[in-house]
Amino acid sequence: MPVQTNQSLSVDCAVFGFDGEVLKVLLIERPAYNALDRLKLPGSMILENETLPEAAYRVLEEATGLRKRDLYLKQMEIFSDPDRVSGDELEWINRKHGIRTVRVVTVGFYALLKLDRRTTDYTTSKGARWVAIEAIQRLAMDHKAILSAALGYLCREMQQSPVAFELLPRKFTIRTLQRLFEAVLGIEIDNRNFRKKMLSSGFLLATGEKEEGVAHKPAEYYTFDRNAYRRAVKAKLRMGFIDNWRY
Amino acid sequence: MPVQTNQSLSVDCAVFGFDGEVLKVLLIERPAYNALDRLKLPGSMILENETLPEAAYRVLEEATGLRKRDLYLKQMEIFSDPDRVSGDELEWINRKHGIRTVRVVTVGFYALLKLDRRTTDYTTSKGARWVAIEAIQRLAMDHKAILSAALGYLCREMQQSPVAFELLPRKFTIRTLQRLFEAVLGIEIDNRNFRKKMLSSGFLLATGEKEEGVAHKPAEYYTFDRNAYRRAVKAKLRMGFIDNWRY
DNA sequence: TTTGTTCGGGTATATTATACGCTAAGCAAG
DNA sequence: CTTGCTTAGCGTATAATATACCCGAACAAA
Repeated sequence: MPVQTNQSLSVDCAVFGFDGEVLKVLLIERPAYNALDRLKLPGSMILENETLPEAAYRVLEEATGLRKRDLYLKQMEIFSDPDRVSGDELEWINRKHGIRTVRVVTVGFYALLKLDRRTTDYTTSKGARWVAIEAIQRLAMDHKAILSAALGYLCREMQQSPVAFELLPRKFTIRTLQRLFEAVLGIEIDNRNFRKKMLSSGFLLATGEKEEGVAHKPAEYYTFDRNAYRRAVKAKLRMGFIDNWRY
Repeated sequence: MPVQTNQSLSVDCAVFGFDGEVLKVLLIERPAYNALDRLKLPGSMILENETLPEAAYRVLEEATGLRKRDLYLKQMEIFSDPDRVSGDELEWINRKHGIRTVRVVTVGFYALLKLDRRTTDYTTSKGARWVAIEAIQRLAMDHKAILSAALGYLCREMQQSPVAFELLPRKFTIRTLQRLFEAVLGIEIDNRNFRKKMLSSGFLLATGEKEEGVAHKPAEYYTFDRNAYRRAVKAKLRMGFIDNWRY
C-alpha cells in the first residue's frame, strides 16, 4: 500500500459558551442539506503556509468575529478514519474548493469564549447558532464524535486548570461559577463549601460591586486573579495526584 | 492562498522505557547523516486506508517487535509548521518514497512499554538505541520538540492515571515504582509515605515473592490490580481538583 | 408582613497529607 | 563475627483539607 499524498487536512472547532445556565456550542447551518446533516461544527481546510492553530483561529474569527486574544483555543485529537468523509460530502468539498482530494483528515480543536451580546449577534448574523449541549441530536459527518471528544477534554481540563474563567465574563458571582462547574461536570456542589474552596484558593478578587435587582440577597462580583494563580501553581507539587487517576 | 492538497501526513513516536533507574527513549540512527542530525524518533508516512493510530502501531511493531496489546499508545499534538520539514530532509523523504510532497505534517504519539531483555535485543538488532533522557542533546528536524512535548504529556499523565505501570514489569517492588515517579517527575518522595499512599489506594496486590540477592532487606513484589483500580475510579469525583490546576 | 430565594459567615468531624522515629533484614568489609 | 551500610516496612504525631450542615442576612415578590 503506497504512501498517500493527495489528501487534505482540515480543522474543526467545538466552540463552547456559557450563558449562566447551560453550556452551549456553536453550530453552522447548511441550508442545502436535510435536517439530519444540516448542522456542523465550524471548520476549514488548511491553506498553504498556515499551521493548524492558525487555521483554527481563522475559522473562529470568521464565525465569531473574535480575535486570538479573546479566545481560548486548544488542540485535541485528530480524526483520521480513511472514510470519515466520503461520497456526497467528499464531492461537496472537492466541488467547493475545485480540488480532487481523496481523503480528509481533520484535527479537532475546542475553543472557549465569553458569550456576550455582541458575540451572539455576530454569530447569528453569520448563520451560526448557539445550541445547548443537551439539545444536540446529530451532526454532519463525524462531527458528533468530535464534539463528544471536545466535551470530554473540557470536562477533564476544568478539573485541572482554571479554564472555567474563559467561559465567564470578567466579573461574575460565585454562584455563576458554581453553575458552570455543575453544568459541565454534571454534579451538584454544596454552595458553602464551593465558596470556601474558591475563596481560600486566593485566585478570586472581590470587586466590591454587587448584583442588583435580584430576588434574593445580592451576591458580590469577583474577578479571576491570573497572577495570583500563577504564583500559587509554582509552589506545590503534591503526592495527592494519585487520587486523581482516571483512565 | 489556495487550499493545500499535495501534502503528507506522518506519525512520529516517542517511545519510553524504564530500566529501573532512568527513563529512556527509543531513537533511530541514520548512518548516512552527520552527528547532529543522525538520531530521530521512529516514524512513518501514513499509508492509504490507514488511520493514524494504525500507522503508529505499525511503526512501533517494526521498531520493537511488540504488538498492540503490549504497548500503551497515546496521541498527543500535531506539528504543522509549514517549514518543519524542508530542504534536504524534504528531498530525502521524496526520494525515499518516490513522491513529490511539499509539506509534511506530523502527529506526535507517545508510547510506553515494558523494557525487558527481548525488547532491548530486538530494538538494537534493528539499529535503534535506547537513550537516557538526560543524555539527549539534539535530534533530527523538530524531533527534539516532539520529544519534549511527549515528556510533558507523560509527566502530566502519570499524575492523573496509573500509566506508570505500563513502564514496569508485571511484578515490581514499591521502590522501583517510586524511582519511576522520581525519575519522571524530577522530585524526591519520602519512601514511607509513598508506600503508605500506594498501598492504601488498594491497587497493588502483594505477590508473596521477595527480592533475592540484594544487599539490603529484600522487598516484596507487587502487581497492579487494574480491576480494583477501575472499581475505585467510579466512586469518586471530588472537589479537590481545584488544587491540581496547572496552565 | 410573610414567603421564597440565595448569600455568606460559621462549626464540627472525618479524611488525608506530611514529617519523621524506629526496628528488621540482607550484604559486604574489616 | 562484628560493624557498617542500605533499604524495607511498621508506626505516630500534627497540620491541612474535605465534607456535612447551621443559621442569620438581604433582597423581591406576593
